Amino acid sequence: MEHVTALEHDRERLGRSSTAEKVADILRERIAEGFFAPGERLSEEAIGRALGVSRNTLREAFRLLSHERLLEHKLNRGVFVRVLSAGDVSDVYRVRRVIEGAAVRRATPEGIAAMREALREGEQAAEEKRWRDVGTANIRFHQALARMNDSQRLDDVMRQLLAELRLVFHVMIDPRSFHGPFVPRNQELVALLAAGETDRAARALESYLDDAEALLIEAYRPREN
Amino acid sequence: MEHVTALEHDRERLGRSSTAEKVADILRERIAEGFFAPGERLSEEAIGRALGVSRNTLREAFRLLSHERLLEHKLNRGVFVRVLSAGDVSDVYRVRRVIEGAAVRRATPEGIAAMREALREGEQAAEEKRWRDVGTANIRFHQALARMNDSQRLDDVMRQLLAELRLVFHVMIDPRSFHGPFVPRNQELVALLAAGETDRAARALESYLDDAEALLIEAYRPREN
DNA sequence: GCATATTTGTCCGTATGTATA
DNA sequence: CTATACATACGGACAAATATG
Repeated sequence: MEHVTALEHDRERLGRSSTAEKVADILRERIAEGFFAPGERLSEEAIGRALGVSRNTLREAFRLLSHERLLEHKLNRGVFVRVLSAGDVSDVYRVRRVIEGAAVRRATPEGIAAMREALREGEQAAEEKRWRDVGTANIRFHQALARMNDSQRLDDVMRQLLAELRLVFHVMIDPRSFHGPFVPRNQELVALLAAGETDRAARALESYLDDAEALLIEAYRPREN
Repeated sequence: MEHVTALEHDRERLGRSSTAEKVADILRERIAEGFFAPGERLSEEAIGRALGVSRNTLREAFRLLSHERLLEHKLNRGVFVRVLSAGDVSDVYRVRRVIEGAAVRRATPEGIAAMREALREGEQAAEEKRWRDVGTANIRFHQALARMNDSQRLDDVMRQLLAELRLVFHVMIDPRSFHGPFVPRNQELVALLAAGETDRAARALESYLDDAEALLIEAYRPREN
């Protein structure tokens, strides 16, 4: 547990409201960016000391993140960064088909505008070859799509889903070939929605999700035993 | 905090795996059955003593249930049994339309059989005028419907959603007039699904959800200020 | 508005049980 | 199989926030 000392830069961020939630925020970010790799065990002792919080508080944070499926709690063995199986990936995409598919049929001008905004970010990032940012913009794009369901709870589910997916993105060796091709597909989707071509938009979305899932599953195959 | 002593009967149930999860299970059940009423504050001191667990452990259980939206955590004020607003109820039904609506289009013989099973329970309970059990069977019925999406995550969302709804059922003064009428509607829905009449089944579901939502919102109106 | 009592938030030390080298 | 490391759970402590009179 040597590299945990890098966490100490985050200590200053603890100070506002509930400590456990702050800790959860920090850890969530660190997991998203891959600082903590999937499968890695998070030691109560080491992280608690690095962040300067007690084990009780840290355990509360762990509980929160376990419930978000970012950590996995194994009884008497500790918490580990979640490792998604190929089955998990399929499940995530099944949910996305349901939620995003429903959103397509409830398109609104404001929603489409928000999607355009995220799309623009993605185009910009792609042009500058910031492929990780392309991935982030893509996530925002689909979050904006899902938001047209106009439901707080569906937004929460979607946010959690995409956070799980970020866990998987780290297995993609080449972020360009994974994230890059989705920019034009997002453009197409927005154009169809703006034109009121609901059915064609739904089909374009299906095809997008099928391809993205297939790519991820394919990248998984070598590692799964 | 006098009636908390009744909780002590639950002490013996603590013995298997993680204590915090056991405690959460007990409290979840107690909330579902209305023993703890919406809005009620759950005292760390009293409940911890009643169940014979430490405050730290109890707080972990509270965290779990807060994340399930059954409890609400107010900083420095404690945890309270969640009180759903009319807006929450609408949101829950918006999610149900999305998830159950998608399930209708993926009907399977096994899934329909599971729905029939829950339906039978409901019919039996209705005949014997056990209206609370009619409500429980109705929940199982729709859980079986949602399960046809064949997604663990959607099942989880659905379970949580229905647990939240149980919170609301307690405001219904007359359980018969609320739960009773849904038996024939469930029968109709199953019949349409079995006949492969997907579109008509989807419309029947929509109409069911609209009516159930309207009834709940109506029951809420007098209490909301 | 104030003083007091209560309750939560957080931490620590420790004992016990469980998994792994 | 033993030893070690670690998670689980407890109980006590105190400061800070909140509720009560």
